[in-house]
Amino acid sequence: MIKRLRGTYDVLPQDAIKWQYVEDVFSVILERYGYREIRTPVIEETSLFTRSIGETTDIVTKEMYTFLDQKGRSITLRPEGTASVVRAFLEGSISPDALTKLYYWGDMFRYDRPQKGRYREFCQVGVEAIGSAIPALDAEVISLAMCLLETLGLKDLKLNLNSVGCVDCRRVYYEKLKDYFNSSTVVTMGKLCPTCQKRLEKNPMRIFDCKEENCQRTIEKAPTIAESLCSNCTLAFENLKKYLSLLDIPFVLNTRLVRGLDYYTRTAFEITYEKMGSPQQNALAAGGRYDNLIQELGGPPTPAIGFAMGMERILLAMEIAKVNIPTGKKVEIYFVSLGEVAFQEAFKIIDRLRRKGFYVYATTSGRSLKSQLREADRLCVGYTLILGGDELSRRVVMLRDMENSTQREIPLKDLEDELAKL
RNA sequence: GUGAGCGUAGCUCAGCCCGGUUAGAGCACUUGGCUGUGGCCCAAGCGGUCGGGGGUUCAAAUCCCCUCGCUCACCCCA
Repeated sequence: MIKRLRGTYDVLPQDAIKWQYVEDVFSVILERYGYREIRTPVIEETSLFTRSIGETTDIVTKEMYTFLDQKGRSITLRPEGTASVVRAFLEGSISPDALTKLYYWGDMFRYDRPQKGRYREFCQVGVEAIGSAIPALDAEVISLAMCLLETLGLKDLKLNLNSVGCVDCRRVYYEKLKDYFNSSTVVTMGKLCPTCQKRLEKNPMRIFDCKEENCQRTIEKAPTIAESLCSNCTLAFENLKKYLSLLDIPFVLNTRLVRGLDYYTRTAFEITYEKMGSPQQNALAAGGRYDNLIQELGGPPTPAIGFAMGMERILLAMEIAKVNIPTGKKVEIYFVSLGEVAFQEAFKIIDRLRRKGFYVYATTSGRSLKSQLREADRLCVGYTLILGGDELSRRVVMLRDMENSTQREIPLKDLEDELAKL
């Protein structure tokens, strides 16, 4: 038997209800904050991702689904959403001067070893606010992210906040970090792990992500980015904090927070849910500013900020938090028919009822009354219609209320009117 | 890429350590008890290449080797 590919999953009907619920809640709120949906292709030219995410990042070096098409072009299944949205923004010439607020929703692909809360094909919903650098926008975007999760019923969310500065701050900071990690105080504490020695050359901030005990110890005393921020970045960060306070959104400053993508500048944030099983997979949403990306992709200098949330993790968090998913109540009917003649008549009636807007279940094979009622019971329908030879000859149908086990006859000609009253 | 755990009925698992009749249970499903009335109860039935291959043995779900798959964790990320 053919089985699903590793790291993929099927959303079965009982779970699809949960997905639909989140989709409904989210789309309303996103529109309320002024965002409009954008849909982009799942496949893109490979260079879009290598240029935006960064040549040396884990995503680009080992996690992308890349293949050559029939004409030998390098194609990649999107590993994240921002690059495609920016590409579409530039290609679609969306009003370049005004602030553009977009949201997207879709599957992303990363070739990773799957584990709890992490898949090779996974679903992200994200937003991008393009065209403004004012810190109030950062605060609004963060508020939106919090609002989305809180509206689902998730509590005790933790907002981790940092500023990773602009290119100027980072140049200064990288030098400081290199000096520190090469200094005698660090060397006496023991060597960095091999991965971190490479990181020291390419992107020293990434050392903060290391879980090696020895590296962790050296990190404690390392200089923070805050001390290296330029005056503009410092001011922007202070303003962001001020606006978050205005909105009563608590946050935790985390100077070690580094995002795994190269394009981030200034604001970086992550919303974690501590009750999540695995401590390393507890980020429900993450994002930040990317003020240089649009220019790097060939557009005009345009500041922007966005975030992405992982749907699988949100659903997982909802399970853990035991969130109640409201179910829309609708009148459902199971149509029981007995014998071939009655089945043919029922077959016509059922089709007519469905076209009129009723929710009607029915058996497809001639089974016993008992087994059909049992199925109706399993489906939890409120009512059952029973049509046998006796009813058919008298042009009536039995309407059974499954809740209190009462039933009455209804002339076939009045059926639709009677059902409408239920 | 690295490490650990697990693969037995549709599902959850027992049996394996200590090899030995036809490989079990619960749930689910079908039928009947109740000839045209669901849920509860009772009974019967259906359902298995014991993940796959090889080896040891008179004999393998059970012991050994290889392999595939899944899960969890590391790296990293949503």
